[in-house]
Formats: sequence, C-alpha cells, structure tokens
Amino acid sequence: MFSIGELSKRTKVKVPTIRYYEEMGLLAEAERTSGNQRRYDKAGLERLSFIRHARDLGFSIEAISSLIELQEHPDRSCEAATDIATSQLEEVRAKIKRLRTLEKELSRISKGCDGEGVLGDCYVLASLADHNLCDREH
Amino acid sequence: MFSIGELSKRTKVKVPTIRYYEEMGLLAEAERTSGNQRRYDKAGLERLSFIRHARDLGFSIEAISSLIELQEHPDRSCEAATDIATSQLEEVRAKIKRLRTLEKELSRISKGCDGEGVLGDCYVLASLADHNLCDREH
DNA sequence: CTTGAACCTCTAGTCACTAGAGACATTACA
DNA sequence: TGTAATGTCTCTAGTGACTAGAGGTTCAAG
Repeated sequence: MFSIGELSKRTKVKVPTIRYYEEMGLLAEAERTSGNQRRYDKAGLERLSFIRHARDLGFSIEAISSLIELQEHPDRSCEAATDIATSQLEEVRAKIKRLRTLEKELSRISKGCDGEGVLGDCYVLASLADHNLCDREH
Repeated sequence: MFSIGELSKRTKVKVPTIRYYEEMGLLAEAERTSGNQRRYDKAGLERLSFIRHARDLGFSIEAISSLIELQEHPDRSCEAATDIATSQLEEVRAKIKRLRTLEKELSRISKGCDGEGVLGDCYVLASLADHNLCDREH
C-alpha cells in the first residue's frame, strides 16, 4: 500500500489530478488510513496507468469511462472498445487535416512579410484583416 | 449602423461571442441606441472580421490583443507582428507532429483488434493498459 | 516528541466560449 | 396606433480537464 504522492511519482500524474479522477468516477474511491489519507495498491496503480495512457492518446474522460466500464466485462464482445478507439483515430485525423491547412496558411502569411517594413504595410496584419488574401477556405 | 444580430450574420460570429469579445477588450465598446442596444459601423465589422479570421487560424485571444495593439501603431516596425505569426506557426507544427505520433499509435491499436473477439483478449484494452506495447514514446 | 513534508477538503481560476432566465427594445404588419 | 414576434439587454452558471491556493490535519524520520 502506498500514498497518493507515491502513486503520483510512479504514474507521473499530479496529485490533484488523481483526486480529480476519483471525483469524476474514473478511479474507485481509495481506501483510507485511520487519519483519512488515501492508500493505493497495485490495482490502483494499473488503473491509473491505463487512464494516463489513454489521456496521452487524447481520449476524453468520457471515452475513458466507457473503456473502463467495458474492461469490467471481459466476457463481452470487444467491438465497442474497437469502436471507441477508431472514432478517436478519426478525430485525430480530422484535427491533423485542419492543422495542415492552418500551417499552410500561416506559413504563407509569415513568409509574405520579412519583418523589416513598417506595420502600415505589414502583410501579416493585412492577411488577417482580409480573408480574400487567403489561398483557400479554412 | 446595424445591430449586433446583423453583425453576427455578416461575420458568422455568434451574438454572445461578440459581447464576450467586447468584454475582453478585443472590440471597442459599441455605440448604443437610446434603448441601450449596440450599434455597429463598417469599422466594427472590419475589426470583428480580423478577430474572427485570427481565431480561425488558432491565435489566442491574448495574441489577437497584441496584434490589435500593433495595428494601432502603423508607424512601428512589423517585426512584432511577424513574430506572433511565426510562433503561432511553430505551435501548429508542434501540434501536428504530436498528433501524427498519436495517429500512428491509435491506428496500430485499432488494427490490432478486428472487433470480433471478446474483451478479455482485446488488444485495444491491452494496449491502453500496458505502455510497453507501444512502438515509441508519446 | 518534535519538526517538516505530505496530505486533507474546499473554493476559485483557467480558456474561449455557450446556455438560459427574466426583462426591455425594436420592427413589421394590421 | 396597437400588438405580436423577434431581437436585444444583463447576469449567472456551465463546459473540459485540470491547476492553484487557503487553512487545517497526519505521517514518518530523527
């Protein structure tokens, strides 16, 4: 059994974040010492590692909740879990696509201005003021 | 002179968002009718278009504030504006990089599981539980 | 047995909005 | 001119996923 600080060190999840996850129902309520401090075991560590890993991959708290619920029924079909992962993948791909468009636009804007002139003629500001100067929609 | 709703239609920025921008100091306080309703002119429209466009490109409210301040001194060097745009571009590139890593990882996880088995053997859940199953850091 | 670090709960703040309540203003039409 | 519908006003609270801080308690080392 170890303390919340120890759990924090091992998982690299900050202490207040662990308490937050408990409040959100991602982590079961921890056992307590007689002095009301949380104590964790290996199961708690594994659960939090799972959450941390999923968060790193961009899964929302809600999605993680669903995944955890699924974990608790190992006999069921794993279609639902695969669905969640796939839709997360789609979201990531959509974000990448959008960011690539922005990248092109921003790089065009940055390049258009060498930073040496005066703001009155600045291409950065002009581009932002006038959408028509853009190559494409975004 | 036109109303906030009209301005909203023309810029595609929602009415409460316009009021929010005013509160945040991005938009000057609008003139009012005798009945206390906001009225805008061409200058207000242009200013809001600028803000909208910059937000679309992912600039933070704070960055936009700086850009607007710069706009008000057309005699100064445009280096600062270029800096803001460039750092925004760097942020976007960093995000893309990170998301690409996630994409690879998620696609590996999704592919590992055809959704036909049972949760107890689900590769999606196993991958999330055990970081060691990952190809690389993320 | 004392000290100091770690822990507890609770509230409030972050960002960029969004939603809703309840009251007042404007506009279109009869 | 009357009225009904739509628009607008302010204010408060909620979103997601935390983070920061106050003020108090408990633990572990020496």
